[in-house]
Amino acid sequence: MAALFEASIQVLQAVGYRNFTTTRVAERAGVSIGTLYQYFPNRQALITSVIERYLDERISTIEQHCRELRAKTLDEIANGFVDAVIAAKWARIEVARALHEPLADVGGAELVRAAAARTAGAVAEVLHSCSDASFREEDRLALLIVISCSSVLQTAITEQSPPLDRETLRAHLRAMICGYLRQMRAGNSQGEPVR
Amino acid sequence: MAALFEASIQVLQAVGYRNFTTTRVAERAGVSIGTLYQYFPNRQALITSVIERYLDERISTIEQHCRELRAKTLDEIANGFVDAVIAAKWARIEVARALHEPLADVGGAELVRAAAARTAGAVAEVLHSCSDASFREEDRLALLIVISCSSVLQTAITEQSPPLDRETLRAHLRAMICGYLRQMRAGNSQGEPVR
DNA sequence: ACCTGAACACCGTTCAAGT
DNA sequence: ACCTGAACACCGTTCAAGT
Repeated sequence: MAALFEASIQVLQAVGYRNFTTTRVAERAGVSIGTLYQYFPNRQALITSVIERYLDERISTIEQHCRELRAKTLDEIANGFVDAVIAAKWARIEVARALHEPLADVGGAELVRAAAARTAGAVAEVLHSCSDASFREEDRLALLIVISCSSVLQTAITEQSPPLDRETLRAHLRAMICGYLRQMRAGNSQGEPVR
Repeated sequence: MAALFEASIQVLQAVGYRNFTTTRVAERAGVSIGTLYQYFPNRQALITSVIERYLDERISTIEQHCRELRAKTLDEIANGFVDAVIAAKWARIEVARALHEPLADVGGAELVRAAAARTAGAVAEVLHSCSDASFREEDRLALLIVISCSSVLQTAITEQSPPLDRETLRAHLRAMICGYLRQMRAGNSQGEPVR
């Protein structure tokens, strides 16, 4: 029921995860507590569904942006991917912040793994199409890039650090991913992943 | 009381944060529930203290390793710092995994910020002493490096992804930090943080 | 079929009573 | 001074009874 999803996010933003109770969600959604339990087997399933919906939306927009990076240069791909991740995160930044706490509680590791794997698929494809460089172990490389960008942003966002504003993060992530890809491109003798 | 710290970690590892109850901790520590509340004002303060102790220990060993990197080259510093973070994390990896869930719940953002800031201080000093490169905005650069390494490792560890074992992470983080520093060193026209 | 809400089990926290 | 544990308020979840 869409009303329960809406109510969940509202309750989460209003009182935080520590006070996120099924009673409050049901009340906010205008249904009885019994009705909530007809749609979700327990509190955890409810919050998991909310997170899944949010992640799916976010990844979809990143995938779209990735398609536009096909056959571009190393620098364009690195910068373009960083921009895509930042845009997707900031599009609903308040929700991203609110969902951080429950994510670790709920079976978050599994959700994050699935989200990272899916995004990495899109990135691996783009890396393969790169016009001015080629890479070994594109899948693993893509996964590390995805995890790096998303976990750094998540940490920076929840820390609320004023010195790390959006444009600072963009500039540094661009340099980081760009520098990383240059180190890892085939033919570079520096920083081989295995010796 | 040391027994309560010990008991907390044991309970956390045995039943997870979802079932981490003050009753269980008191029972495991061999004291009554009332006694627990003489030492800690509430459940949150207890778990926060446990996390603070762990973080302090971990950061101290990283700071030690950093001291040995003074006046070394860019590559040595990048590799040495990555190795130090990985060693510190793996020294008590089961505890690191167990503390991930409560960290997000408790005032984790603040703890993480403080830990990152302290570690970044040590890194900034080492960057300043680098023998073959100099950097602008060392403090900010150091903070980004610290956040990147620790958040990537935390994510990789809690995801339990088999493809991302310790040595893979080491090789990739080395390439990432090394590539990042090269992009950001003074005199490099590529990837300027501000245009 | 779908909804309701009293009832149950359990947890965080307190505080009057013990030593 | 320090410890105890029954008692209270509150939350997740169930299910017999309603519509």
